[in-house]
Amino acid sequence: MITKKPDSLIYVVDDEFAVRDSLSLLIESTGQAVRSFASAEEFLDGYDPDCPGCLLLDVRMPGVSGLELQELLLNRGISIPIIFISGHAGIPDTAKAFRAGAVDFLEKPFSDGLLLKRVEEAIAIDIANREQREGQDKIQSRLALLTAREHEVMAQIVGGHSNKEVARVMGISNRTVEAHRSSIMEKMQASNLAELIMMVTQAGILEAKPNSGHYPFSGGGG
Amino acid sequence: MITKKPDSLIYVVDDEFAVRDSLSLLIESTGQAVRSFASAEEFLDGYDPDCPGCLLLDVRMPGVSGLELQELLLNRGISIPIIFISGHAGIPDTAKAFRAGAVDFLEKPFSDGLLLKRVEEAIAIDIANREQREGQDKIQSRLALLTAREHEVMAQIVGGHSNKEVARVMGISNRTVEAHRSSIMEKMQASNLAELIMMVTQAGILEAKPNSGHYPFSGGGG
DNA sequence: TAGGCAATGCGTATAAATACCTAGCTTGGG
DNA sequence: CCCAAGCTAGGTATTTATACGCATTGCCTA
Repeated sequence: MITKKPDSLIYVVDDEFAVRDSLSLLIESTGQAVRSFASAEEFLDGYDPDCPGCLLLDVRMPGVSGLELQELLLNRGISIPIIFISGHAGIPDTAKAFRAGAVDFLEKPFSDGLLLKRVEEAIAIDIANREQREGQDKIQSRLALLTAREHEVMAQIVGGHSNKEVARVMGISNRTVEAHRSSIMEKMQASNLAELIMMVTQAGILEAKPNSGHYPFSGGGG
Repeated sequence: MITKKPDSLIYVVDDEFAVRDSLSLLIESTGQAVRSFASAEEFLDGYDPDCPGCLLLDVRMPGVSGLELQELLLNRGISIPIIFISGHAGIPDTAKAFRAGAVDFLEKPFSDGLLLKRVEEAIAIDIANREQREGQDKIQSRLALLTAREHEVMAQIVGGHSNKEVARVMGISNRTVEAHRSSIMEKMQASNLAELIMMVTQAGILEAKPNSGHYPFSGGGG
């Protein structure tokens, strides 16, 4: 094909054309693909959930503000890393953005180098998050194949109980537990107890911490 | 005893007496214990690592600033949740604070209710972090009991390999592997393969993400 | 130098898991 | 009404894991 799909996409959302234009030029100079939008609605329409990327988002915009878009994305389960950009924002907005998971908050004017560094960082975060979610989704789809009874048995097994114990607790025969266990291992595509436990643990983290999203950082570095 | 030890401690660090005083009074009115310090150095001296709590920290102070203290605490591995308080701070400082793991950043004047809410939140975070670290420390101390050979064997076992496979890969006898396995289970105080795997997984997370620290949040809520 | 510990190995025995097979019962859908 | 699917259970055989005890070698330390 002629127009090849980029491996990552930077979205720029700002109501001012001049800002979109200069940001686009800056980022495109590094060879990365950019898509610009003048409003939150346009972005939601043009967002490609299948491509890793990050979002450069203006805080103040007519209509849906940047912070409102952030909340909207959270509610929709869209977890693209957001770098806020603002000319004159206050501490409360900044704090709110960060507490809602923003990767960074840059005040204009900022250095080109800093922005590009943050963009790179954000994309790396998104890629890592996507990989993690991909693995979790695969496990979830396997878990969906299990029957209710198999779920019960699996919980016991992962909890460290032997077939005999499971049989006693559930009030069924040893053979029945073995049969369930066998189909569990097959459906989960686990060749070991170890693998099964790893899968359940990974999927369990998904359920326990739905929004840990970003932040594989250690320190400030800014 | 007469002076009972509080279950949590709020540290207030600000160079202005008036600020320390009003914050202390506000927090003490909820029945929580407070310790005030006029400088970063004083705080470092009076900090009790064994008691859960949080830190209300002024950004600008003569000598070591709030942000510098935050970095200092990070470097020393002290992970007390920090709520920054500032009269006139900029976005860059706010962003830096959050990126370094701050729980919140409040601009004066702020409502008493908001502060108290954040303090409660921060303490909950610290307690959760401490519980997690406690568990990990316990596992680490057990791992330290293992010999080098036992570590190798454990890695294989947790990786899902049977004793026979481990024996073949390591070039030793089946019986030797069994002996190692037995002492591993004993030293790790695991009664199951499942428990052993859980422990190693938990400890492994510790090594992989040393600074995920705070942030069990979902959204802004402020 | 003696004792302790780690690593290695063997024997024996029991317990548990796995891999095959078959089969009755129930429930929901074509 | 029958078939598919799920839950149940038994038989048999093999493979693994566990739990005892015992012995040798090498290294480090009291």
